[in-house]
Amino acid sequence: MSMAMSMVTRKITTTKIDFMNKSEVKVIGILERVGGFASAQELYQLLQRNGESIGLTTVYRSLQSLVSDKIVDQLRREDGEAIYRLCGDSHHHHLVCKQCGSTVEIEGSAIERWTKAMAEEHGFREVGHTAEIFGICPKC
Amino acid sequence: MSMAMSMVTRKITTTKIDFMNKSEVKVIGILERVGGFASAQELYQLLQRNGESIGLTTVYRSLQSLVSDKIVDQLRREDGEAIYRLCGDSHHHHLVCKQCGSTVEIEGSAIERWTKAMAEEHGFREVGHTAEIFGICPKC
DNA sequence: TGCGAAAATGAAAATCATTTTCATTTCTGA
DNA sequence: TCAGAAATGAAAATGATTTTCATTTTCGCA
Repeated sequence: MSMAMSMVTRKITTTKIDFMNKSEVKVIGILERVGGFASAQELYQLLQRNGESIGLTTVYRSLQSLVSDKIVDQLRREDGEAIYRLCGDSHHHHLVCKQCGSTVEIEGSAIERWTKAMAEEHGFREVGHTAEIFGICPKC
Repeated sequence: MSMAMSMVTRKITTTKIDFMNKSEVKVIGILERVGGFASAQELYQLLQRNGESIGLTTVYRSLQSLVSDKIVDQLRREDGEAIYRLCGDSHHHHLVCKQCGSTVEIEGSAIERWTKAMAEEHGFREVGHTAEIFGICPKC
């Protein structure tokens, strides 16, 4: 399966594509190939090896844009480097292994309720939240 | 209560103290005052303001050492900066206004339980978590 | 008590991911 | 076709963290 093909697939299954430029499409393409988390630097290297013409700056910019459009998830490795992956559409949280970096998507309805309760108690509006759990997975 | 006093308290209530040098004791002292998470840079500033003579390099080294001795917890802010706190501190979370930046400390026992439950369900050990709520405060 | 090895210290330089700047190129719509 | 807007990327800047290395302090022991 070519990357071009997967891009076409995405094109007809999302509406977001209309707001994406070439670079963002390239980044999505490589993220699809990777099929998990990768850092900006890694994605840049992979794109280079694939013969894509794209600068590191543009990779960073595209990722930022995709993250703020909720198309890509961003979290942090233990060394602080940001890692990215295509996100599923449902809102979820992550259980991340500090050792090997493997992640499990977890359910967070308790968090949603906590957020609402706390926001209400303090009169906050338009609330969102972040929540991640870090630990050491069974394998490690 | 002076910091010196709290250090003495710690001295007689832990065994780890025997393996600590002066700098590590200073760092622990300031972490006790902070009572929650702080970055290395922040801790360094606080120590300076307290008139302690300690270099930034040493703050980093002490923190590394304390982390590897399991005396201090390390996690990452969303921007990738490392933050530290004394292990076993009961910690709190923040309700942050997107507009004016004001923050309210909130209780998070629901989160603690959620963390434990999720970790257990997936067999994770040594878990920590981050959780913040963002919204617009009553004033804004 | 004094000596020498080992540990601790911190200033400065190095590292490395990420962001900013800015000049150039590409796109777009009238 | 043309002007303004958006995109691009090389190079410089930034900022946290680590490394280097020369100096100081601590500590065991003769």
